[in-house]
Amino acid sequence: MSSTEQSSAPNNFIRNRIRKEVESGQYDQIVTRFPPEPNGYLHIGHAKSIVLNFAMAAEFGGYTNLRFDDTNPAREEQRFIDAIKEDVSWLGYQWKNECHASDYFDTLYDYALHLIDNGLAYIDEQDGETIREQRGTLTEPGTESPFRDRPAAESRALFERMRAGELPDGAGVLRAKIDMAAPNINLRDPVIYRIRHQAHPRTGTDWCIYPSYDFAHGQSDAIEHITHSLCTLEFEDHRPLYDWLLEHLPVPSRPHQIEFARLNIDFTVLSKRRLTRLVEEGHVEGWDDPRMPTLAGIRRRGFTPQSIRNFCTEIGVTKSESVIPYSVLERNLRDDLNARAPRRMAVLRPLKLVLTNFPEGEVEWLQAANHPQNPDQGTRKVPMTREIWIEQDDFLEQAPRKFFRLKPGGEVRLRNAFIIKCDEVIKDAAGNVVELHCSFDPESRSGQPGADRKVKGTIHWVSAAHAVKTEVRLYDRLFRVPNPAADKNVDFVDHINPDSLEVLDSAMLEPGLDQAGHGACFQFERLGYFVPDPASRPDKPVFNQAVTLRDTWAKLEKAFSQ
RNA sequence: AGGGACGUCGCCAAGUUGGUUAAGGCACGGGGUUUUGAUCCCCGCAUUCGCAGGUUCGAGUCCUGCCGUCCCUGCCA
Repeated sequence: MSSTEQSSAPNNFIRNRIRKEVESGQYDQIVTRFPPEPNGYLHIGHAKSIVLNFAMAAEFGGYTNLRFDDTNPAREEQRFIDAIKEDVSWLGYQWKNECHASDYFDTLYDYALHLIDNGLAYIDEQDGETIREQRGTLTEPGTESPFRDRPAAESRALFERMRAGELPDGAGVLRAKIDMAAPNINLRDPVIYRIRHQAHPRTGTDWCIYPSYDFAHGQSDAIEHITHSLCTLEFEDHRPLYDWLLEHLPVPSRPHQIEFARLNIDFTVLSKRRLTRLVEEGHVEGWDDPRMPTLAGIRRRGFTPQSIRNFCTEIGVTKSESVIPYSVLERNLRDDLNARAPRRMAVLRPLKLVLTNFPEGEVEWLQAANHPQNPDQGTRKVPMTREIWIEQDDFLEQAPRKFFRLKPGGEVRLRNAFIIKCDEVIKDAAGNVVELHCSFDPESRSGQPGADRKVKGTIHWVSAAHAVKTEVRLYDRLFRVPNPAADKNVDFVDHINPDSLEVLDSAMLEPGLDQAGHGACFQFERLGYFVPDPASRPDKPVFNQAVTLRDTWAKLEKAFSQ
């Protein structure tokens, strides 16, 4: 990533700690890992973790592994593995090794035997419910399993039979023998291996017993020589177990887990469980629906990797739970795109406007800057004709005093063209404004001596004869409330915003935009940033609105009306 | 209630081992530039660090006690 990206990053407790450790010579290099479980798509919360992990390793001369935490074949799928790799790459990061917890199943099995042989683990043949009951509660200690003190040889034999497939699911589990009275419930003889007669996406039917997260994660870190295992706060209580296992196993290195607060953004949900529901119940079109906070979704929406990296850097890394306004994400996109997106003109909700003193049938090609602040982007020619489309919002018959756009008898500049005056308002039988008749001032043409004549407003337009009629999709927040999951008694899907998607089927685009390739991004002047949808084709263009421009007028309007 | 953690401006967030007037960003308010009411540029914006005591010449930084919030009783991760 760019150097400015790192130098502008605020300090955080993890970087401070690592810097100190590196300066004291404790580490030669820093090795981190990003460890997703392939049971869903990555979302913006994962981006925070990705950026952190890759940034720390890069900053201190190390590398980052991509490791799939695939210890539960009941939930994991290859398609998710593929999607995750695509998303991390898209974000702009290159992992050193692609790893899988399943790569270590043999070693993990040996580690389990090691624990058994040393009297530190045992096979419990009780059912799940009994084990749960014996775990105790938050305030009461648990009770020990009757199998807790069985001979190591007996546990070993049973474990080998489990591995050989001789026992059915649920017949027994391997438990670490720690302390049933520990105030930290994770230490009350946690289950570290369970029987699952289930094919695994990578190891197929080689195994019918699978290690738990706790047994796989730390050991995988150690095997990969990860120096710092960065994870979210809910794993804080697992650290004593993480450490216990590493201390009692013959692992090749000693990684350390550090926890930080996960990302929360208002008006959305960032848990895989909930995102999965949105997809499976059809509340959205799929994991890549532009309203989804998934990386695939916001990518399709038009977000850039740079804007997401900037966002993740800007919000910082701490241990305090915080909620970032969705608008912060949007602003980062605007900041990024403002600097480089070529400008175009497009009319979303067209209103016909006739220039009565413009010669019929004539086409005048006007020069327009592709980026007013960046002349390097050059210019293009846009056609002007007698009939053009303007935005319905840019005309108001009963205009308030501060309305700088077009009104009866009023003047306004047409962007990249000339000043026009509204002479006549044409209405249909129902009284709706259907057409405007205006006259233009030839002296005020761009480039002419009279071009510097000032009028209050400038509006965009598209020649009716040249316009590319297009579908444009506008997006709003997926939920109506800041924290959709806040109330345990209300299903979060009940908070879905019914107006989160608005499809405009007759937007009028400046010619040339129908040829825009995928991945292109434009600022439609005075409106916002738009990208072609992956399904867009030259003969049927479809644009997605990534984000609007900042709209001070809309804010004022709202303030007036209240 | 047992354990773990967090609480610095509306939202984020810096704050070296306690040492002058508490960074920065966003938001917000005011002004300027502008053929995007966009961008850009200036200016303003916490006598105060959850609360209450205490230690100290001196505390956001140390101690004590409260208050508030989050996480933990899956053979999920």
